Amino acid sequence: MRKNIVTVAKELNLAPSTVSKVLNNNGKVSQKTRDRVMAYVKEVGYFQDASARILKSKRSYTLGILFSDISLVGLEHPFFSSILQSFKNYVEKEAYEIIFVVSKVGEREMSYLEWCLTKKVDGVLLVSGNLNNPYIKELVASDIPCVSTDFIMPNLTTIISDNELGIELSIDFAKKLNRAYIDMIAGPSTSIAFQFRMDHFHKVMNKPVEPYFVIEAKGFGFQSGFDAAVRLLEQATRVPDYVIVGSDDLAFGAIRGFESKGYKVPEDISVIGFDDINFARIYSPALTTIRQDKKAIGEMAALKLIQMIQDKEPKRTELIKIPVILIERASTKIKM
Amino acid sequence: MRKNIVTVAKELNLAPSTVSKVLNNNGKVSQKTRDRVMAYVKEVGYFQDASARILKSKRSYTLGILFSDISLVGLEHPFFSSILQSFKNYVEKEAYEIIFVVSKVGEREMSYLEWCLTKKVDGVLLVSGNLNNPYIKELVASDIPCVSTDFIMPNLTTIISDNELGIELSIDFAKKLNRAYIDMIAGPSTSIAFQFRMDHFHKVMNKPVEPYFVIEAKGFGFQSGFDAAVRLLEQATRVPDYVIVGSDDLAFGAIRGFESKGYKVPEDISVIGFDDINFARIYSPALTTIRQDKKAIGEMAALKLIQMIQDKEPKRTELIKIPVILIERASTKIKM
DNA sequence: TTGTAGGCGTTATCAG
DNA sequence: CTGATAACGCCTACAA
Repeated sequence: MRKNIVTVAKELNLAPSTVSKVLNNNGKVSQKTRDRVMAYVKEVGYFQDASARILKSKRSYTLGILFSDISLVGLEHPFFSSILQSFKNYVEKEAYEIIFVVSKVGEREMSYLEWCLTKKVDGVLLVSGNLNNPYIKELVASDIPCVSTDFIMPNLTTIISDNELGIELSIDFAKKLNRAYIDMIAGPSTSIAFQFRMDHFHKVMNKPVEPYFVIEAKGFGFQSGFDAAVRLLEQATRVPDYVIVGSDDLAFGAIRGFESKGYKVPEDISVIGFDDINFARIYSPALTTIRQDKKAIGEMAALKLIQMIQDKEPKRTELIKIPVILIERASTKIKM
Repeated sequence: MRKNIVTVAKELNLAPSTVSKVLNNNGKVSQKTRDRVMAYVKEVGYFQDASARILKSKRSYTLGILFSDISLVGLEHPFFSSILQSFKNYVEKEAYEIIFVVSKVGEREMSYLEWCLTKKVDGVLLVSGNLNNPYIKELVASDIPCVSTDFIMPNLTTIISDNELGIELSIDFAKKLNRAYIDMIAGPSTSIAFQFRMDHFHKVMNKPVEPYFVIEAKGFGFQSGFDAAVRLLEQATRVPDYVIVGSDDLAFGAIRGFESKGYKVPEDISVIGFDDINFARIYSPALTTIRQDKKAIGEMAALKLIQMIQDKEPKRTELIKIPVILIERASTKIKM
C-alpha cells in the first residue's frame, strides 16, 4: 500500500497540512521541520498523488496541445513537431507537462473547451487549427489561457515567423544577384503563413518596376510545386530568373518542374524556398531558403503561455513575430 | 459554478450513484432513467471531472509515452513521430489519451515509475530508450503494462519491423539484378534495429560465396553515410556493385560519397536504403529502399498495450515483427 | 432498480 | 509556525 500524506505526517508527528506546505513550498514552515520532512519523504520514497492534488487545487500543471484538422498527421509534420518539441522542452523545465487535447472520448463527442475543463488544463497551445471551427472559437473565447503558433484571432496571442521579413530578404537577395525577373510560387492560402508571404510579395513588388507573376500551388507537396512551376512557365510572358517559393517542400518540386521544361537551376532560374527543413541542404541542388526559427517559436509560445497563466491577466490580441534569416546554398549560386 | 454529479442527481430526483452508473455505463439502471439522465446531462452540459474520477477509480485512461535519451528530439524524429501518431490515433478511438512521461517535475527528479504512479497511467509506450537506463528497467519490471517499439528486454512486449526480412529482400534483389559484389553500410549498433540488420546480413552472406565488406557508420546522418561510403571504398579489396545501407538517411550520404570518388549510382554501384522516409522518393536518384510500416507498428503497439491493460495478464517477453516491403526506385535501376 | 454513506489523497481555512 | 477539519467530485459497496 502506498503511503499517503496522512500517514507520512503521522509518522513524523506532524499534521498533513504541514507536510503539504513543505511539499509545495508555500506557507510558513520552519526550516527545521522543512528539512525533516524532505529527508523523510526522500527516505521512504513518498510521492504525491496527482489526481487528488488536481481535484483539490483546481489546476493540473498540465498544458493542452491542440492540433485541429490536421490532428491525424500533426506529429508527422516536421514544422509543427519541431515547434512542439521546443515548447515541450521549455515547459518541462518549468514543471508543466503536456497532454493532447482531444474532442472525443470513446463514443462521446465533446467540445475542446469541455475537455479542457474536465482535465483542468492550465492553458493550451494551439499548434495549428482551423479558424472556422466553432470549438476553437469557443475555447479562445473562454477563460483558459491560449497561445497559437499558426493563426490569428481576436483575444489570442500568436507567435509566428516574421514572414514579411523573409519575403524582403528573398527579394533583396535577388537584387544582390542582379536578377530582374522575380516571380513567386505561393502555397495554398488556406494557411495564414502562406497568405502573409504572398500578400507581402505583392506589396513589395507592386512598386511599378517590372511585371511579375504569382502562381498559387494547389497543395503542400512536391507534386504541387512541380505543377505550379510548369504553370508559371506557361502563364508568365517572359521566363523568370528568380523564383521565390512559399515552402521548401514546394520548392523541391518547383525545381524539378523547371528542369522538366529545360531550364537549369540555378543558372537559368534561381529558386529560393521558405522553412529550411532538414532536407534543404541535402537536396540537389542544395536549396537556398529562409530559415524559420522553430525553436524560438516554441519557446516563445511556452514563455507567453506560462506568463499568462501566472499573471492571470485578461486575454488580448497579440502578434509576436520571430525573426528569420536567409540561408544561401546552391539553388541560387550563379557565377557573375 | 460548474454542476457536479450531486446537483445533477438532485435536480433529477435521483441518487448520485444512479447518475454515475448511467454515465459509466455499468450497473443496472432502467432504460427509462437512463434516457432521462442522458437527456438532462446533454441539456445542461454537465461533464465529469477527470481528477475526481481518477482519484477514486485508481486509473486514468491515460497512456504514457516515453522517449528516454532522445527525449529532447523525439518528436522531431520522423520514424518515431510516425509511430506515435498512429498509436495516438488508435488509442483515442478506444477512449484513451496520451501524455508524455517525464522524469523531472521542476526541480524534483523522479523515476519514470514514480511519475507513472503519481499519474496513475494505465500503461506506457516505450518509443525509444536506453536499455541501460535503470529507471527503464524499474518501469518494465513494475506492474504497469509496457510495450516497446525499439528495444527488447525480459518481460517486455516489443513491436518492431521484420529487419531480417528486409535484409533478405535486399539481398535477393541484388541477385535479381545480377549484382555480385554486395556490401553493407550499417548504422551504429547502439540501435537494436541496426544491430539486427547487420547481424542478419552477416548470417545470410556467410555462406562461402564471395567475400563481402561491412562498414559501420559512426552516426545517423548524411555525413556519417558519406564518410562510411568513402571508407568502404578504401577498405574493400574490390569495388562493390550493390550496397545495402542501414537507413535512408545514411544512404543519402553514401550515394554522394560514392559519387565523390567517381562512381555512378546506380550504374556502377546500386544503393538500397532502409525506412522509406518521405524524402526517399524525391532524392536524386530516387532511393530504392525497404519500407517500414510505421502505421502498423503504432497500431499493433496500441492494440497490444490496451489488451494488456484490459486482460490484466502477467507481463511476458514477446517479440512481434511487422512485415516490410521493398520499394524499387532509381538508385538500383540498371539496364541489363 | 435505486439510494445511502464512506472514503480516495490532497489542500485551504482558520484556529491555536 | 503548526494543527484540526472540511471540502474537492466521484465511485463502490451494500442496504433498501
